[in-house]
Amino acid sequence: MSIRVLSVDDHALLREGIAAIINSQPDMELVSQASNGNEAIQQFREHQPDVTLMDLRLPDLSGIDAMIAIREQFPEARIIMLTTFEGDVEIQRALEAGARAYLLKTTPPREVAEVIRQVHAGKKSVPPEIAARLVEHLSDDGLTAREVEVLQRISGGNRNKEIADLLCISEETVKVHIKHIMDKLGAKDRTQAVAIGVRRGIIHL
Amino acid sequence: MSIRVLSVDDHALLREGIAAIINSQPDMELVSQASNGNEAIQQFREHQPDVTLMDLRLPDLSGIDAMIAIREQFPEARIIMLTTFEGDVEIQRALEAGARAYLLKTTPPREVAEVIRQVHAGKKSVPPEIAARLVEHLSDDGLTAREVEVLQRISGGNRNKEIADLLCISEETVKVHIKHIMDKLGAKDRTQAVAIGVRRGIIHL
DNA sequence: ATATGTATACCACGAAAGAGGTATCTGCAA
DNA sequence: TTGCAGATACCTCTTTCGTGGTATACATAT
Repeated sequence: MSIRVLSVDDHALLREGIAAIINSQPDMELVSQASNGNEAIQQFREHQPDVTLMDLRLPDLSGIDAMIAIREQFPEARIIMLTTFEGDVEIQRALEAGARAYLLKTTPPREVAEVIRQVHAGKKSVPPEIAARLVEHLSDDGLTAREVEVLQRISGGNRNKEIADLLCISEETVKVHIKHIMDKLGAKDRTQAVAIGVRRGIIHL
Repeated sequence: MSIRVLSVDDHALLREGIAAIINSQPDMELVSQASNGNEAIQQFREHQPDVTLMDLRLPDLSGIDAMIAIREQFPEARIIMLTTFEGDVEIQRALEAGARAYLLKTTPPREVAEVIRQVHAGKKSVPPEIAARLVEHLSDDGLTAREVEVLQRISGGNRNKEIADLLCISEETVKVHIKHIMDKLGAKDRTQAVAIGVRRGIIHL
């Protein structure tokens, strides 16, 4: 009985590469592919693969959201995140949301196949460079939802008064949020806070 | 006589996909691969392929710099930039530096093969969505080297006085540069200038 | 020879931003 | 129920930012 794999990525060429790898493994079979999140959810439901390779960045919804949607209906779903290097916050969210492994697109094909086997066998796998990136900020406490919202507005060039009006709060409260944001991220000013937020995957431009 | 292709990308899985495509075309042959810029230069010199597929983001030097290095020795080199969606400034730099085509990694395999044939035949090719992104800022005049330098410092959270000291100029001059940066990018403040600069590929975090 | 673009510098002014403190009102967890 | 974290609000004060104008020096292109 071979391992049934679903591949989700908007890069057609990369799916082609995965297909080549999977089909060259005698113990694996590629049952379907998807190029966006909603298609992924649909294909999963239809084929119920043993292992799913999922990109983090998809055109419609994020790979994490697609994974969450799938795992609501199929809590046993074994999903591997396969992406380029992302911010630690995204990695952490993916693992917290139940990803069984985190693979980089630079990973050699042999290793990819090996991790698929491990995940299929119930193991988890996170490469050392990813783990290292995670522990860097392990003790940090993350931004609150409100703080992320404010940071997003800052990146759009909004001044404090504008943010206050948009969120229907006082400008003083906005200042408090920004102070907390800068403290938590270790930023010297609002601009660096945005830069760090983007690098760490807390906000997107 | 088949078209001899070199593939340059740090994503092993993507190279695998390209290899599958190329080798399934009767009129093409993959002569070599590279996973970084310096390797690309070396492999090009060794094999002198008809067409090169080059990623924009590589671990060592940028795909554009690798292309420039190659075209210094081989001005006839036909190089296709194959990347995810990037900022218009990077696209423009690539085309100005002599790229014959610009392909997205989402492009269907058939089209990739077709563009390789076109480029081999001496044609140029830029997909409409890329062209559209380019014309958006065609009339803008770009930032000067000095302005980019200042913008980079701003993204690092440096205040004007610090930037002045770093560049050994007066704080007033820094202010003038920042004013020009904001005007050119259409930014409301320094923070949005950084956000736009990153989105458009003018600076990197 | 004369524009044009780039980088440089200084001044003055008002508008934001950032630091500090204190305080209230939630909801949730121990 | 007591405590804690999060969101809210108001105050003061200093620093930085952003805008305006003017000007010089240098290189290049016309």
